[in-house]
Amino acid sequence: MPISKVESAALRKPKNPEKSRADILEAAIAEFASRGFDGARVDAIARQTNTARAMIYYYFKSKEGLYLAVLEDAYVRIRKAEQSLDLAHLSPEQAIGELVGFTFDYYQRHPEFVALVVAENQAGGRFIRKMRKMKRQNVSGDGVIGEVLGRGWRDGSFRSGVDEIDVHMTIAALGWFQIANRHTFGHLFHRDFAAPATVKRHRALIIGMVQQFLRASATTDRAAASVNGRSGELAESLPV
Amino acid sequence: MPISKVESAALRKPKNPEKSRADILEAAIAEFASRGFDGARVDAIARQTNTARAMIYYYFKSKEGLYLAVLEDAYVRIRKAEQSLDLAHLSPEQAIGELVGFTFDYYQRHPEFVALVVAENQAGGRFIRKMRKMKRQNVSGDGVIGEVLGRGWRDGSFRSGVDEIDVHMTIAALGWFQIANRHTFGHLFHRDFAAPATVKRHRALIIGMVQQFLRASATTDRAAASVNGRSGELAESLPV
Amino acid sequence: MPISKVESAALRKPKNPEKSRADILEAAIAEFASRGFDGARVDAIARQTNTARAMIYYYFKSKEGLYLAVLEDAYVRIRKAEQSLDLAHLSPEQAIGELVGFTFDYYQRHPEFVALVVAENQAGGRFIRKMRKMKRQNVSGDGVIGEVLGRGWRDGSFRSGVDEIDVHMTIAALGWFQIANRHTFGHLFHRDFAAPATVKRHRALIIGMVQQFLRASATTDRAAASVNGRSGELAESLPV
Amino acid sequence: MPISKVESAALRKPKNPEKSRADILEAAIAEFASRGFDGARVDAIARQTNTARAMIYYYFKSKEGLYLAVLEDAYVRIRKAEQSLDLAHLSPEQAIGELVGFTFDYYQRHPEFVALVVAENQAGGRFIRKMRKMKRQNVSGDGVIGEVLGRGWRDGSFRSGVDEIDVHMTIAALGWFQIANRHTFGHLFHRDFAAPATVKRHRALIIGMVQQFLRASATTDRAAASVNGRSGELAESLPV
DNA sequence: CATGAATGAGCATTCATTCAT
DNA sequence: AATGAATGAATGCTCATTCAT
Repeated sequence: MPISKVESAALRKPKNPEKSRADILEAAIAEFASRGFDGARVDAIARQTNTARAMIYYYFKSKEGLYLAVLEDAYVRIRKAEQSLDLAHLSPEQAIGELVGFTFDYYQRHPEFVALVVAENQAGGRFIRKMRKMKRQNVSGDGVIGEVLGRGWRDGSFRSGVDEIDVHMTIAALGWFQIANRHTFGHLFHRDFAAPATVKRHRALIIGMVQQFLRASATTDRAAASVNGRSGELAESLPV
Repeated sequence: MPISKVESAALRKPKNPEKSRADILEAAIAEFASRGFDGARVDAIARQTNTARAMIYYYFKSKEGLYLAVLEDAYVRIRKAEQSLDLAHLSPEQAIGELVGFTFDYYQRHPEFVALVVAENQAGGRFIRKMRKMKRQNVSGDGVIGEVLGRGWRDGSFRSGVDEIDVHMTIAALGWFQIANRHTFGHLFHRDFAAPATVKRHRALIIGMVQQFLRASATTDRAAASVNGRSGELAESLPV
Repeated sequence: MPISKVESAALRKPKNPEKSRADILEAAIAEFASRGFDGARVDAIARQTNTARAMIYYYFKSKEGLYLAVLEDAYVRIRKAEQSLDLAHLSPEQAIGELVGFTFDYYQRHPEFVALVVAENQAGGRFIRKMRKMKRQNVSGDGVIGEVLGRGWRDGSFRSGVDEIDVHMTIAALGWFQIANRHTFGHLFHRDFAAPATVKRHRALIIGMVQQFLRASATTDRAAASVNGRSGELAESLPV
Repeated sequence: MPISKVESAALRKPKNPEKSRADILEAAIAEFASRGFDGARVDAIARQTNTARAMIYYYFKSKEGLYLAVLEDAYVRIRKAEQSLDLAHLSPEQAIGELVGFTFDYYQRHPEFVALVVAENQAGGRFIRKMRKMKRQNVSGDGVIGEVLGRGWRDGSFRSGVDEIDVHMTIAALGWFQIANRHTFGHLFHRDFAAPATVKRHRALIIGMVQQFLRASATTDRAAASVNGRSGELAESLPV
């Protein structure tokens, strides 16, 4: 009876598997980001996707499997974004400014990335350790920061004696805090970290702070014509 | 046999309410810090305290009540610690260095404080909002940072045009990241953030960064010793 | 071996949602009837059904949800039973006797209905108030009692001046007591209310009592065959 | 040190034991009546009495012990009330009317008695069976009903062939229902059983019903000048 | 007498996961 | 590929009861 078969087929979801998987992943990002691993509910993800809970297990094997996919995806996305950065045509100081700005902007526009990394750290990093492949890709010597710092050292515009990864950390730290701690800090100091004026001021503050720190000391200083504004979407990012 | 009698009495039911409460609180700090609110298990806390689960409800009404007590206690402790700071006899630049160092050290020595604040932010700050009393105490006008900045502005050693709370945020951010994100960042960059040499280097780096940023540039700012106080916006130093 | 396969399949997971739901409901009726809402144990119901406790929540959301389904079902059942009554071919006096007898019998055969209603009253009726739909269905103008009384009034066989719902209450009350209070009353007066002879005697007693009460007195009422209907106040017969 | 001793004595509750016990009992009556045995909370009783929970165990040994005391007390009270009835000077019909009225009134004024008996029946009467003494006192041959019926039979005003305890049951049943089932019945039929007009009508209805039933049949009937009103507090009661 | 502290068993409910279809 | 039904192991919390003072 082809008719009844068609009917039952029509009653079921006509989705294609790729979309199903992607839908689940998207819902899972939001859920894990806003609730952490423990707080996240598999059922909540299923409900948002309008599929049965079992599908999650079908595609991702377990809650942990799903979480891992989410985490990996988060890092892949930021890596992709940073690849669009083109700093070669900028002076070292301009380039570092661009980099700080990009990092700041990425965290601002992707608080779910921040939240996921926070969650992973709260979990003691026990999941990220299971994602071997990622390691090398992030600490690659072809790091943009290293390249920029190298240029600055060579042309004498940057101070020496600082570690590349330390600088990286510094840039991440300064952009991170306002997102990660917005609720407590905002509450204690009556600040709305999402207010456009505040965001803009912080962006400039942070960029200036890093630039000034890297700038070669006063005596050796050259006319530091730093244009830091450009307020674009470009610059490298700093996976955390 | 008086000794055995004392022993058995001591082993059986200490009946020491203050100690019981304090024990539970201490165990709860560890549990909530390492697992967050959702991940924390009331039973785990009880087991560590060697008391019945019911005692937790006797003293704290609910898991949330306990969490609130823990959170409040965490802020009280850091507030107390900062009160031991004596910066009056130091130059503004020295004082700000001391402050940054203290903040850095506190986070290093009290990762549970960092973890608790992280957990609270992950919870969207929904608990801290229930602790009204704290607000004002943290944003007291007698903020240490404000005092130091004021001195620096007045004697011309600090640049003007920066917001007190923004500086506060900067100091916190730079000390925070290494603790809060040690697992992911450490894993991605193969860094052990707990290594004494690394800690020492970071400490110096951060202190220098803030000092250099605040330092008035030789040519311009030194003369412009102005009163920068957009009053009413002063803030204390450490809590996040 | 197809047989063993069928057997094991049948023994393991019947996967019969309707039966599962019905089983739970049936077990719940017994549990709530014999122990009341507070005394009833969700676990006891699950154990009797040979399913996991979670199934109860799957089908009924909560203990309260299950209780509500039980209560509603109890009223539905008695309503159905009374619909099988055919009083049209009987004289008013015979009809009222039939009605009293039916009520009496129903309580006798369904002590769980009595127990459930007792439980609900002990709960202050806080659950039944959540079942809006039922109200109107029970107080329908097509109440059997109203119809019989009307006939009796019209042909002068029944006394006037009595309220339909009051009569209803009287009938219910007389059948109710022996079931509802059998333990205390039976104990205090050394009576076994379940003894067939006693049941039979009570049945006759109650029927006679109501009939005699409604009977128009020889001298007065017989002539006053009036339409007594304070319309809008009619009521069905049994539910309590 | 007498002073400190006096002080500590002053800090403690200066209550006398009898009052403490009585207070607990009173609070327990309300608690058990409104919530049943399972639903009642020992803590709720303690809180209402402003004493420690332990006192309840000191005076009554256990929750069950307290419940038993409450139940026994309830029966003692109604027994006392019924002893104030003086029916000797009334005609049998008047006397029976008085009796029915008293029973009705007692239930109306002491819904907690009704509730307690309901609770006990819900518990399957498992507690009342532990109170041996009571039995005989309630089924005493000196029952008031028996005496009134006897007089009515002897003077020909009452029908014969009815059992004393059955009549007793009937009277109780008719007064009981409105209290015991007020929530469900009231809800289903939109009746407020507490409305003064309704209570008054029911009282008269019930009295009339019992009187008419007992009245010797029309042929043997004498001028039944029944004054049933008197609406007092007198007449025997019917423990349930 | 009286109290506050302490306990252990139990209870309603949730949740990640699996199975049959 | 997809679903609804089913499960078992927690989980936060309550409550009657006891103990030390």
